[in-house]
Amino acid sequence: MQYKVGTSRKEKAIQTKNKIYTSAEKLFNEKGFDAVNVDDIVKHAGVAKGSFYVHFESKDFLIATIIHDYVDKVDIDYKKYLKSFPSNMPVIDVILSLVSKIADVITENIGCENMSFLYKIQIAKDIKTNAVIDYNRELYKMFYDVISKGVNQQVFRSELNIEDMARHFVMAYRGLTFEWCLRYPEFDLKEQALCHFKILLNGIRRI
Amino acid sequence: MQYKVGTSRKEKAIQTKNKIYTSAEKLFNEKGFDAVNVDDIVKHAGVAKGSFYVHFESKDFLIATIIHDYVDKVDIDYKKYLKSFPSNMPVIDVILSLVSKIADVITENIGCENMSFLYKIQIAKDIKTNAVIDYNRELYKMFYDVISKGVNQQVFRSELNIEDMARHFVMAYRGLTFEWCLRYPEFDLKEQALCHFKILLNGIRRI
Amino acid sequence: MQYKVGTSRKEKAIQTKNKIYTSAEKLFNEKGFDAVNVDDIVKHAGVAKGSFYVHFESKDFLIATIIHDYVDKVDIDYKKYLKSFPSNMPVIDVILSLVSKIADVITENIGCENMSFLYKIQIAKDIKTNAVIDYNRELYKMFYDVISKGVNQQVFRSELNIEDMARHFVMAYRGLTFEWCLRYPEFDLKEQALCHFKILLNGIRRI
Amino acid sequence: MQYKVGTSRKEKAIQTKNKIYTSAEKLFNEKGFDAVNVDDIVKHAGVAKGSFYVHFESKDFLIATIIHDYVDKVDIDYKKYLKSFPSNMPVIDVILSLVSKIADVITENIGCENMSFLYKIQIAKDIKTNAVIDYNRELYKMFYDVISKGVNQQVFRSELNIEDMARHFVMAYRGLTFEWCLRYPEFDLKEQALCHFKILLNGIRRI
DNA sequence: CATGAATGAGCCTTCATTCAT
DNA sequence: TATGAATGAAGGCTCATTCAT
Repeated sequence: MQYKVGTSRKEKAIQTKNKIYTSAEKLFNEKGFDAVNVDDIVKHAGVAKGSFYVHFESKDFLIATIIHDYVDKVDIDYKKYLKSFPSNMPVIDVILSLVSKIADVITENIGCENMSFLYKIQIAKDIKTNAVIDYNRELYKMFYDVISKGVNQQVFRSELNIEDMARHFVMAYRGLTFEWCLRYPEFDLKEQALCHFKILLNGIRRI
Repeated sequence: MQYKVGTSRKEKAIQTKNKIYTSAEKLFNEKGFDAVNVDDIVKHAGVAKGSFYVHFESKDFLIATIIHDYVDKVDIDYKKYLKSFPSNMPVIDVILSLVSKIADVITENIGCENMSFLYKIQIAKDIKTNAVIDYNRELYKMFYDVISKGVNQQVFRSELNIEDMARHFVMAYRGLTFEWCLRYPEFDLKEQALCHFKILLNGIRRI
Repeated sequence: MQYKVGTSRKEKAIQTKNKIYTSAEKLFNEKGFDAVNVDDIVKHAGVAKGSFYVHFESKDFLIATIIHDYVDKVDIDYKKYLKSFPSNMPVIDVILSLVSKIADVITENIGCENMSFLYKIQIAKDIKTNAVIDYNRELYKMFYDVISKGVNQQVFRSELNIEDMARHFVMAYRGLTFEWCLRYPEFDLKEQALCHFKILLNGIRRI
Repeated sequence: MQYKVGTSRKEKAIQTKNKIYTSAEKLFNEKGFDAVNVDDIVKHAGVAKGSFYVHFESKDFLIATIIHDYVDKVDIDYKKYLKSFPSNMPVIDVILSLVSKIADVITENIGCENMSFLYKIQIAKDIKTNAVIDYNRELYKMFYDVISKGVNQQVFRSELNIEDMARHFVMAYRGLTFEWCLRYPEFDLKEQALCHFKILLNGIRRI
């Protein structure tokens, strides 16, 4: 009996925390960290100001938490996508499929606002955001694996430095995503990414 | 008593304005718009607070002015570089020379902080910054011209959409520059840019 | 399941109350009333915030309670010491023995922090602390009794106002104790008190 | 012309600062540091809240300033009183005159509230108040000089340690003054002090 | 033009207290 | 009794802007 009662209270507390968190997330994305104050957040969440400080140490701490969660959200395990492809699938097709998949994840799962948010954080170089810089480590690793495979299969030129290549792919994707953020919603990320990577792949292909 | 009667007053006023402007520019770059207040600016400039409002309508107005000037500063007229090359220079070499030149301009003339600043502004989507989005129009135009020439000379594949291609080049360069900002100073922009564009050029070359 | 059925509940409640009380006492002494909040107290006591208000009406009420208890603690019944001396003991010796005893009580039983605390309370003149002013009534009464005896025995001058004299002794002791608080731990209260009272006694002695 | 204008503005600023200072001083004495907020102070001073922070770094800084000034105010140069007496005036009379003078200074110049304030500060042992502990150094020196003279003239017993004696006098006066603060205004400081010191002097007199 | 004191709305944070479980 | 989430008034401090000199 105690258990259920306890759970109920804890659940309500979690709900309150979530209300505050999501309100803050939404407002920060809309207006930026500095333009949103704690009053805005609690008003939007429909709770008292004091409740904010029950659940979060400070506004800065909440910001840091949100940032951290963003990084985790963006840093998807792309390897599982990689493994879902048949092993005999041509490397070029694998990469293009992944490029397509990444575009889907970014456009549908993450969204333009969140990506903008992430770029804002990355470039801000605050104390809070040191951990953010490697947020797309997974992306890098995935590109590394598949390029490596392509080199082994003699699809790509053997003189390439695979690490460099993987990094160039990441950079290229960032350039595309940044543009997408700026030109949203006119810019079609998937289409442009595919086009861009076809050129890149063409550029490293063994002739 | 004044050294140069007539001009002296006006010159002093301009000096004051410049002191405020450059102080603000420096501090904004170092700490961001919100972390710098008018007091910081005037203290750094060594003038009185009131003088700020003699020369600038408001803090926001000064920010808008600075941003506008940044755009002008970054948006260099690359065409003059283009024209400096001999007309019979291979298109590939022209592009690589330009890529190299752009890296020089960015690393030496603009600098990491200023570029970060610009990215920050772009992604911020404030009212003040609407004009910023097209800041590298010139870069785009240059790439357009030279790719166009390459297509005409049948160096590049004819089925390419030149506009798209130029935009892809701009995006690629932004991806590289963003990475440079993040990994400054370890990341060698020129070297990486040349490597990256060799792949891209290889990718669009007629075989 | 409870070790002692029946008493266990009440005892636990008393334990909780005591934990809160002693935690509060400790923290108030260390940091002062205003610098300690209910959260600090319950955290230190290892109980929930709500428990505080189960046992104490309010923070102010707890403070008042603690102060009251302090007064009782400090206001020791010195008469029992007085009675422990042989009736034929010279008055001067009685007083000096008592002065010595008081120093022991203050240094060993009460302590520097508690005395400081008491002075702080006295001088604060809050509503809560009106009862504190007469905290050393017992000290006064003891001095009164023994000086009175000394006058009757013609050890002290007969023209003295005994009430005044007793009050002067109390004041002298307060001056000494205050100094002890300020110069703790270098200042030797007992030694200084004995020295001081020898002078005072010498000053009122019949020649 | 500039000079007068400048002076006028500076004077007004000083006036504002003084208004804030005296208001704070008054309110702090009446209610204590914690019970008075910046709003109270500026309302009493008749200025805007922002003006407070134009003239004082923080509330704590103002408190520290006030404390420091108190110390200076209390630490009167008693030596000039000492010198004003004829050199052949009996030492006992000199001391009693000084005791009387001190009572006048305390009751008339400093006042009960300020003395309470000082005791509060002394016993608080905050970081701010380390400098306060020796506030009555002058008092000590004066007693030292005059007791020394009395010993030389063989008015006081030669076996006395003059330093100790001076400290005892200071402590005695503090005990008296503390009592005066507590029992204000019924307690007659001058009368009681004279009575007290007559005993003390009698106690150290050569017989 | 230059100055800098004055302004007051606005922000982040604290904390004693309540109350449903 | 015990718990701890929720409350909201209050406080210290910031800062863009104004204006008299």
